[in-house]
Amino acid sequence: MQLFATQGYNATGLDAVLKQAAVPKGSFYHFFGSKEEFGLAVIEEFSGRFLARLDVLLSDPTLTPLDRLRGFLERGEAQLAQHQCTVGCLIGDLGQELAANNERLRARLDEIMRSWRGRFAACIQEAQQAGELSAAFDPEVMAGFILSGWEGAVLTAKVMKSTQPVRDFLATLFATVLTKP
Amino acid sequence: MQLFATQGYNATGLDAVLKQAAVPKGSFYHFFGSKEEFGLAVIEEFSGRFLARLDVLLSDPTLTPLDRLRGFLERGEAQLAQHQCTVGCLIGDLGQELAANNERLRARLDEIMRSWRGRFAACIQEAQQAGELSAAFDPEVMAGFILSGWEGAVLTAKVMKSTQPVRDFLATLFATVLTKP
DNA sequence: ACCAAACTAGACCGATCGGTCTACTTTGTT
DNA sequence: AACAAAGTAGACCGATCGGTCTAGTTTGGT
Repeated sequence: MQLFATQGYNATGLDAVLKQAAVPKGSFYHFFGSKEEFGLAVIEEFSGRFLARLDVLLSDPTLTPLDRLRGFLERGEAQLAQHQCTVGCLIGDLGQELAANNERLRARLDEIMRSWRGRFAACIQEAQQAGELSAAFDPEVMAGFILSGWEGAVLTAKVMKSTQPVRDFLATLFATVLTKP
Repeated sequence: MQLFATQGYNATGLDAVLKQAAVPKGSFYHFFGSKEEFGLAVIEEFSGRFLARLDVLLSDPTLTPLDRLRGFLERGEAQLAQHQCTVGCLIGDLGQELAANNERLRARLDEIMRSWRGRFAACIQEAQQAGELSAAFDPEVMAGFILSGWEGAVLTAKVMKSTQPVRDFLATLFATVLTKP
């Protein structure tokens, strides 16, 4: 997971994975049919953990829906800073790299991103019902907007080696889009 | 440029480039010192063309500043659709893939993204001066927000194989952030 | 104690990677 | 016409890629 997240899929050789995990090749191919299948398993593992944490944070009853969203995104910013902007979002990274080359992985990444968007949308709808947000916008569209913006901000932060893009994204988002009606 | 944009840098072997260009290896290495140097030249070529077009579109005197920005982004959406969402933004793609692996290319991509952000910022400032936009926001921050959002929307569109993320991004952007004061 | 299944271990494979090398052809200058 | 420089052509190089194969070891059931 770490190697894929930092170097990407193609740039990470199996030998590097095996060395880091201290696992011989025979064992690897006993459990995984191919690098692609292993990649899928890594994605699955990451996605599972991530979605679980997302569900916890977005359903925290001590916060308003909008503050849950803000808290989640700010945690992401902190993590990015913690890794000196070298590690962004594994799903976005692999998506960018593999969307055109590997249909199987692309399809799975697509599903995962849609599930995230769905969670965002639910939280936005709650915010609308709580009167925190104008009900004029389609929650699903708004959720897609936030997801895209987030992925792009993380990408830009990696390129610029600075959390500034993420900070600017969050500041602008909550000052303009996610503002009380 | 086409191969890098569709397959990425690492997944594109030199042999593929040489075959497509019908150029023997000897000629290639007569003009380019390495694949990295070639990659830099490709980036340079793309960046030059792109920035030229950006300058034309963002200084069109027949449109208001905001409409120039909208026109530019909508042209991008049309191009994405034209390629069935297989080709996004070369700079963003390479940035995502190489930011952690190749400092030289990363640094150049960083510069290019900053130059784009600068162009956006100038246009936004014009819009503010023309009264099209609230002057309450820092143009540079707002420009970073748009650039991040755009890159993310294109990334998501590639993964989802649909222009919907880009359409949702633009709709939300011009309905909430880039709205008249 | 025995044995089959599960698993470990890494040498090895052909393909492909980026890059080098030498021999040859074309071009521009005088 | 002569010649040096520029450019062409692709065989070839070691390294590394993902993946295979065989031989050995550990494990769990009986």
